[in-house]
Formats: sequence, C-alpha cells, structure tokens
Amino acid sequence: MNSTNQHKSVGRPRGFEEDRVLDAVMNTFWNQGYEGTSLKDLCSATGLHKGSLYQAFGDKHQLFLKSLKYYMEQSFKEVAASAYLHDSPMANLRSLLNEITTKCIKGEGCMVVNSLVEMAPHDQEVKQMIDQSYAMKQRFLTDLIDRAQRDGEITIKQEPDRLAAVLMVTLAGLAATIKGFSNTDHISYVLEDVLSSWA
Amino acid sequence: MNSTNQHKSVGRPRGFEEDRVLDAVMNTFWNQGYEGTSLKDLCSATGLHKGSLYQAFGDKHQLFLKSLKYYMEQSFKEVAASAYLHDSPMANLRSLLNEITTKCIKGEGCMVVNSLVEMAPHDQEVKQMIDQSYAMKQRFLTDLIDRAQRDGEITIKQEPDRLAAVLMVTLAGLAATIKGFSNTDHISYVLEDVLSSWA
DNA sequence: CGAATTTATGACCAATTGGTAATTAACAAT
DNA sequence: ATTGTTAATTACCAATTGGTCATAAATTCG
Repeated sequence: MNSTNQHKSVGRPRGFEEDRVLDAVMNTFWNQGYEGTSLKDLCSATGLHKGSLYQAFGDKHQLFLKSLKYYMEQSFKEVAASAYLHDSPMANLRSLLNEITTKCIKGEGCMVVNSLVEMAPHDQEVKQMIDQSYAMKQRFLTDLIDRAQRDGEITIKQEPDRLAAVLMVTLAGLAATIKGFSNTDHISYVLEDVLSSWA
Repeated sequence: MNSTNQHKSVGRPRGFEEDRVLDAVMNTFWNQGYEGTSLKDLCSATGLHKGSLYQAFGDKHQLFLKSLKYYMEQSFKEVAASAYLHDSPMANLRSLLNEITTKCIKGEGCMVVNSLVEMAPHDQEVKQMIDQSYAMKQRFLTDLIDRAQRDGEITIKQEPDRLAAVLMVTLAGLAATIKGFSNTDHISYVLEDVLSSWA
C-alpha cells in the first residue's frame, strides 16, 4: 500500500515487519531467559508460526543471538543519547546512569546481564557478543570519567578505567538486584552513593 | 557398619547420604540454572534414579529449593568465619570480601545471584528465600561497617546501611560479571577500589 | 522364619520440546 | 494466464521433558 510496505524482490511478500518480530522475541527472551522460552512462547509473542520464524531467522539459538544483538543496539541508542544533554561531563555521567537505572527498573533488569549469567559460561557466541558490548560500554564510561576528572569534578586518585570498571560492576549488580525487589527505592541510591564517594 | 551408618527406622536403608546428593544437585543447578537442568542431569550428577529423587526430595522445584537453601547455609558458614580473623573491623571486612570474591571466582559465580536473575521475578518461593538471605547478609555487612566507622577506619559521611547496600550491589555485580570473563584480574580490583573510596 | 516397612529400579506416560517437510497462498515478471 | 519465487500454514517427527507406578530388594520387628 504505502512506500514502506513495498518490496522489491519477487515472490510472496512478508506479512510482518522484521523489527516488530525481533522486538517481541527480545522481550520474551529478556524476561524468561533462553531455556525458559519455548518456540511456542515465541510464536504466541510474535503471532508467527514456527516455520516462519525458522525461515526468517534460523533456529532458536540464532534467533536468540539476533534478538540479543537487537537489544544491545536499541538500548545503547536509547541510553547513550542522555550522555550529551549537558555541558558538564559529570552531569552527563549522572543523567546517563539515571537513564540506565530507569530503563533497568522498567524492564525488570537487563537482557545482557541475564544472558551473561545464564549463558556466557556455556555459550561461546553469547560470551563474545557480551564481551564486545562490555568493552564498548567500558570505553564510553572511561571517556566520560576522564573528562570529568579533567574538569576537576571527581577525584583523580584512581585511573578513569578503574573507576569505569567499578561503575560497570555496579551497573551489573543493579540489573541483577532489581529483579528481586518490588521496592526499588534503596537501590536507586546506590549509584548516587558511588558517585558521591568520588567527589 | 560404623555408627554414622546405622539407621533407626524400619525398612530398607538409604543407599546415599542426603548431603552428598544435595551437594551434587546444588552444583548442577548452580552452573546450569533451573531450566537448563533436566532430571536426567540430576540423576547422572547424583547417581540416583529419578524415582529415588522424588521420594527423597519431592519434585524438581522442591529439590531446587532445598539445594538453594543448602547453598545459602553452606556458603554463609564458609564465608562468615573469615570475618572474625582479626581485631580490626576493617581488616575483617576486607578478608570477608576477599573470601567471597575467591569463592565466586572458583565456583564461576554465585548460585543466589543466578537464581535471582533467572527465577526471582517468576517464582515467589525463590524470591522469598533470596529476600531473607539478602537481609541477613545486609545486616552482617552493616554491622561490620558500623564498627569500622566507630573505629574511624572509614568515612562516616554515609550511613552504614547505605554503604552496605553499595557493597551488596557490588557483590552481586561481581558474581554476575565473573561468569563472563576468563581473566578475572581487573575484576578483583573493584571491591578494593570501592573500599578505598571510603577512606 | 515371615510380616511389615522402606528404598531402589525400570518400565511406563502424556505432554512438550526443537525442528522439518509438504502443501497452499500471494506476489512479480513474462 | 502461466511461470517462477517466496512466504504462510499445516501436519508431522523423533527425542526429551517432568512425573508416576508396579515391582523387586533390603532391612527391622515379632
């Protein structure tokens, strides 16, 4: 009908948008885990039959990898933007961490941390993907911290990459911890407290 | 034969020691997760047939709960002792955290954190058990921190329970992070860095 | 010994698992 | 309209899942 729906190739056109399906798959894996999600779950979440899923994305494992990649890209896009709102690097760091925390609370955790815990030790491909995303985030944080230090906003008693490592671990802990608690009040102070200890 | 093997009740005696079985079950759930572990896995890990497992411990879920409880008790016993080695509360806190880290690295993570991530949102019983153990550990840490503050070994700019909360989240993050990395060097600095920021 | 009781074993079960293949439907090009 | 091509649907599959049950084995008690 419209320009987004046109397809160039011959044959019967797809009845779904790939990203919508990937989004539904992602959400299912996100809050049920890999082993906890069956093909039937994925079918009812996407509205597709498993035959279609296989044809379009491969088997369950490939589908998982694609949805994890999708998660990483989407969440990074959504979150990174909040690190450029202010002039002060420290203010940017704060809003970045707030954004991450908020997202984590809304989504009941982080799919990367979930996958890290459930799969990384037994799944080389998942481990590699997470390694990569970890390194990227680490660089992102290190850069922010470095600038905050140059501006004299936080302590220079520690190297930026070590402070960043502390933040990474804290964020992972936050993502894990959040899954256990309905009342997230005490938890949202933790990042604040870590930052304030760097004053 | 000996006095430990004698049983008082009538009927065929058990061919296994309950704790040995629970230990094997615990280890299997620990590094494969709940959904990732099948009854067959548990049978080959314990050497028992599933019929025996059911008769002795109930169904898979009950068996998991019992092995999780076993894990909590055992690990707390093993770890807590290292918090009474020295006179200084701070030294005790340090050796406690080192002990936890070491155990975490050896066992590739922490079963409580694993279960928190995989099950807490969908399993009320698991959630309750973890809540309880969380509160206990939190009190334990708070107490140590409180004493360290009184001795002037760390900052009093934050309340003990808030510092303890930071440690709890950091420990959870550590347990999760460790599962993704073969080289755990950079990670073992994190706790040190957190503590040193409290100086 | 034999009865009672408990445990161990292996056969059995329905349901679900991930995955495949054949058939039908919908489109583009000729 | 026919053909080539791709997608959707359905039926199907072997294997595995968690779980039960009948039976056999090992012990205590009388």
